[in-house]
Amino acid sequence: MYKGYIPEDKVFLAVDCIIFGFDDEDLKVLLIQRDFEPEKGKWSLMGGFLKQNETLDDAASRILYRLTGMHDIYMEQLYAFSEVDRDPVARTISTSYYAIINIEKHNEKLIESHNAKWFSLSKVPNLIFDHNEMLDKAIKRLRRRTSINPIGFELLPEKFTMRQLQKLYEAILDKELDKRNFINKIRSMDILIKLNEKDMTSSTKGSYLHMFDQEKYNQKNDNDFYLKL
Amino acid sequence: MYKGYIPEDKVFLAVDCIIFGFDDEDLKVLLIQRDFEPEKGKWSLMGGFLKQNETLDDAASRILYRLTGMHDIYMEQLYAFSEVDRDPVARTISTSYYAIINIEKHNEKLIESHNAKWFSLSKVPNLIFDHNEMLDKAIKRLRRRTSINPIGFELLPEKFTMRQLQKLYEAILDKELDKRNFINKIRSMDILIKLNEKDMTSSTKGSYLHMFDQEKYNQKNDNDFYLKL
DNA sequence: CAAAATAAATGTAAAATAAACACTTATATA
DNA sequence: TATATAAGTGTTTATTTTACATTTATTTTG
Repeated sequence: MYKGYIPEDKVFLAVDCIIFGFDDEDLKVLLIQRDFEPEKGKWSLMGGFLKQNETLDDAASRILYRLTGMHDIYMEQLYAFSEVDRDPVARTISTSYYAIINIEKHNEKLIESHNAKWFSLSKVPNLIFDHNEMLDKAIKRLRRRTSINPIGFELLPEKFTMRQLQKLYEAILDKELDKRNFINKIRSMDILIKLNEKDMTSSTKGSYLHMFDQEKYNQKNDNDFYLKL
Repeated sequence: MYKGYIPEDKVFLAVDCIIFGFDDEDLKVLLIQRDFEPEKGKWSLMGGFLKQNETLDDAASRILYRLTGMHDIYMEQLYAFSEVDRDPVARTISTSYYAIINIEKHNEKLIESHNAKWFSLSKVPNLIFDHNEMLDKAIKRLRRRTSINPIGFELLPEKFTMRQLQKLYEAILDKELDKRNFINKIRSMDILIKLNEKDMTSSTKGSYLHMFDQEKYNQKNDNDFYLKL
């Protein structure tokens, strides 16, 4: 893609995806290493261009699918970035979306073939263009969203322990939470199913596994229920 | 603008502005009556197309200025609307912005020349395209924003009474507030200057006028201070 | 096989915040 | 001078949030 080939008055429409996952007590983001110019070799968010007959939502889902092989993922439009020189090659407006996915479920091969890698939030390198800004905005939004709607469950395996859930919230909100207060609050939401099954990997005693009760959640969500953490 | 003249693969980039004002105990929105096709005669938000060398923020400010004659107004990007058929004439993606302005300060002539009119939120007509959806989203965002940062002051005259301020918040949040609790809360924020001057139009006793203390507000805002109403 | 080590599970009291509530005051007008 | 109108002001109660420590189940180790 060279400057000479681009009509002067063309504005390109891109979509960039901030893909969050949770693993190993850490909130992570999926980045790709560019194998094309400009900025070849540098890390960036996964992105692409809008097609003629798709919405921005469609484009975001398509891009996410291309990288992870995953469908039906929670995504949310974040912000349209439009600084005139944000992309040095051509005028490009990028609408960013963030997604939260279960890190265990994605397609490893696809990720490898895109030179993609998960980065802990504290270890994110300098990204191309305004992608660091996009990421910052996404983190802020995710935090706010998580303390209102409990979307965080998307980031966990189907069955999880209370400790895992707490670690997830601590990672998202970037602060330590009191174990008892956390459990009481979660219990009061009444959207978890406690299973008669224990995870024995974390301790000798073992800890009960829980599932997210999608049905109860939907019921409550209709009535604007929300959580404050 | 006729379909025949538009290249098939062209995507237009528009910006639409939801302009809020406050008057007469009512939260209002400024709408224009279209004097061109399609949907001539119907009401819509004020909008325009992005220019080659401006950001979306620039475009939103320019559009607001064209209609109201006002500069340096609080504006916030809302959402990019991208349904493929949202505009029947041509594929157009519109990024919406909302603005809040002091209804006394705008330029009446400009507004008249655009066939524009202020509508109370409860009396907004059917708008073209997806503009009602844009407005709904803007109201929700304004409510959330107002209960976090006290941006509402932009909607009042420079000097205002506590009653006016309360009415404004009641209009934005669409619920009645207790007079004493409201005043205590506002006082505790410590961002108002009480003047030695009374407004005598509202009662025989008269009520003290207040001003917003921009300096104190800025100081507090730096430290993530916020308000919950 | 007893002791130690590890993480899980659980409830209550104190503090902070939010909500409910009613009377007095100043002034213009009747 | 009596009345009507909106302004101004604090306290009590209810709710929510925060702080905090001990017991339990099981495996590992000595």
